Amino acid sequence: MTRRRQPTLEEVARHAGVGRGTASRVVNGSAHVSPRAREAVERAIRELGYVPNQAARTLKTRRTDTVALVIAEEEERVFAEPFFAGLVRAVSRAVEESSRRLVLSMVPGEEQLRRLGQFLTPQHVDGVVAVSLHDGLSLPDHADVPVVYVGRPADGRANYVDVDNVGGARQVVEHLLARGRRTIACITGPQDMSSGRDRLDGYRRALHAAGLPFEADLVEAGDFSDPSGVAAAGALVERRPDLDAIFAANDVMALGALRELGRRGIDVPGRVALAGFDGSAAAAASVPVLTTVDQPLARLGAAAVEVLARRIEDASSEPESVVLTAELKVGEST
Amino acid sequence: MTRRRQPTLEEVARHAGVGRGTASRVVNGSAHVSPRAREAVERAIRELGYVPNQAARTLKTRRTDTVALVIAEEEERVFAEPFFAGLVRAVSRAVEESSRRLVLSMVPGEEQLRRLGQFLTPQHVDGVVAVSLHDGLSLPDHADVPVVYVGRPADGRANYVDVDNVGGARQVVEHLLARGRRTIACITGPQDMSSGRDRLDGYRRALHAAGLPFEADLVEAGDFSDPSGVAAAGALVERRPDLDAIFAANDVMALGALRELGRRGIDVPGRVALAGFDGSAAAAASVPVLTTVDQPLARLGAAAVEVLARRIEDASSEPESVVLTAELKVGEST
DNA sequence: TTGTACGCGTTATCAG
DNA sequence: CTGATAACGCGTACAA
Repeated sequence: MTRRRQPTLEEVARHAGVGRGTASRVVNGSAHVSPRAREAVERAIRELGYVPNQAARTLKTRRTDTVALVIAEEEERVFAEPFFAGLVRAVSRAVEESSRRLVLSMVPGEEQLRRLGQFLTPQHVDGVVAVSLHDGLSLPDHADVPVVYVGRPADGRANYVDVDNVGGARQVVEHLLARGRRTIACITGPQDMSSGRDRLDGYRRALHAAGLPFEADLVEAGDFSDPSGVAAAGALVERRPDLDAIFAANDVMALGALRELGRRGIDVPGRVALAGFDGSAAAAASVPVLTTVDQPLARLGAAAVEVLARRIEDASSEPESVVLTAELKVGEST
Repeated sequence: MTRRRQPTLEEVARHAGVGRGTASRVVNGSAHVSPRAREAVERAIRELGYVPNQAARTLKTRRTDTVALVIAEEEERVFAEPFFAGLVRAVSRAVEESSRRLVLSMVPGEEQLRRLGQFLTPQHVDGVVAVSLHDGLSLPDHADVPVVYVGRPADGRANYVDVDNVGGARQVVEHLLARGRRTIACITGPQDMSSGRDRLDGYRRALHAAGLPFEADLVEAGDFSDPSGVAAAGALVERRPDLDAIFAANDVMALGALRELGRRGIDVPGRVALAGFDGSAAAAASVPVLTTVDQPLARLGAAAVEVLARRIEDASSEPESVVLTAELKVGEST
């Protein structure tokens, strides 16, 4: 641990025989600098091992080159659902590519979210990507930094990226219908999240388009968690032993349902076909009996960061949104 | 989004009718300030909504009030193992309590670790907590910031916190022995991590103390992952159908083994008793057939941050280590 | 006990 | 194209 102080831009400039201004221009890639000077500075940088002081830079420019990824769920859950792992990875990569730093924070409740608000200021971050905000929760509005939501927020007036939940759910259910299934149950997501509502909506529309009635007792509420999938599947098969398919609003619940069906000795997909939504858990567990939507998390994360970057530049408050189309991904023999 | 500039300390001072120096002293809790002035400043702070500028503060004090938690595993794995979730939560809480910020980074390989090294400087962080470093990997030594490892690193000359892996494993195995098990297999952890080696060592010692031979074909290598637990369990029961217990070096593998045993119709714990180590996965999945060590992640995380805080203050390079004793946690009817 | 002045390392402005 | 120079907001000796 040699306590050697890091070299300053001043020292680099002296070492290269130029003024500090020129050195700065080189570091920041300004065009107006002679090749000769540029090279001298670059060599000095290499030789001295110079690295810009972030604090000084932030103080001057009022930019932090940092974006926050806020996940409004408790840690336990974040770690339990593959969706979040994929999203973290995607956003992380995208942020890195825009040569910014990422800070990740998971906030279980309103209280913690408010405390985090202290940190979501221009002083600490240039922008934030927020995910999984239930209707009630929302980021402090006077936060003063651009926010991009992953998943359409309740009031559509905000920057957000999302997949086409309605269309995706509809496709999945239509696929089940095309396979001859007629009594299709639905395990919904939380109804205080647009993704939960929209997927239920897609289910409903598929039935309607096929001229089938919407039967309330074929619908069971879930909350995207594994246990809720287990419970819902159990309730459904007991209430409606005649069902021949289940559409779960996400893969985690679908996997829970799969286990529960197995426990009850119900043949999947022989007797009951199973469908999830996001494709994440199914892929991880390599379960070939699931029909899902291929949710391109990488693209979703990239889109979020892209929109955010634009907002950071522009600061025009015209909300912008990107909705990715959902592509069906058919499991084996469903 | 009212683009209102944040108030400066100067403004606070003026608003309170005092000098900037006094205002600063109040903010930093200096003792030498009159109650009268203190209150005036405090009110000004409240009224103006002042919050200290971190960049300026860092520039001046050369302290960032930030610590990094570096997990040397790929994201997918971090999210898959409950151990990490618990650790993140614990460290996160502890760091918060020391009123610092936490940045979390997961690095899959050597390359990324080296790139991260650019960030692990006094300029960005005051210290780092590192976890799951395989023997080969290590943080850049010229990093110049104090590091505390979670889990004893290969060369013991470093700050670290750990649980008593040898003793814990030994206790678990001895418990199996006390229950009358005699042919106890072991699924090891990675042998390039001290936790993996030590737990195998504990297994060996328990056998030795009981006068039982160490049989090589009762040992199967794992890497702490679920699939490796599945594979190892399968290999073991095929090679040694006579085994009556399996000790897995962590819970994730134990759960994998449990599933595999179930798949093969082997009665657990009737015919084969099962034991894990860290208690995390067992608790999460509420599997009562596992005997494990109760690894107090909260305490481990707290200890890590505590040691780190001390190192940040002191900077004396006398390495410090904390080893928590392992407490047996007996599963139901094993 | 309090206020003043300086410097932390950068970037941006402005003459040259 | 280049080199001084003024902020950026704060902590802290130092003087009062």
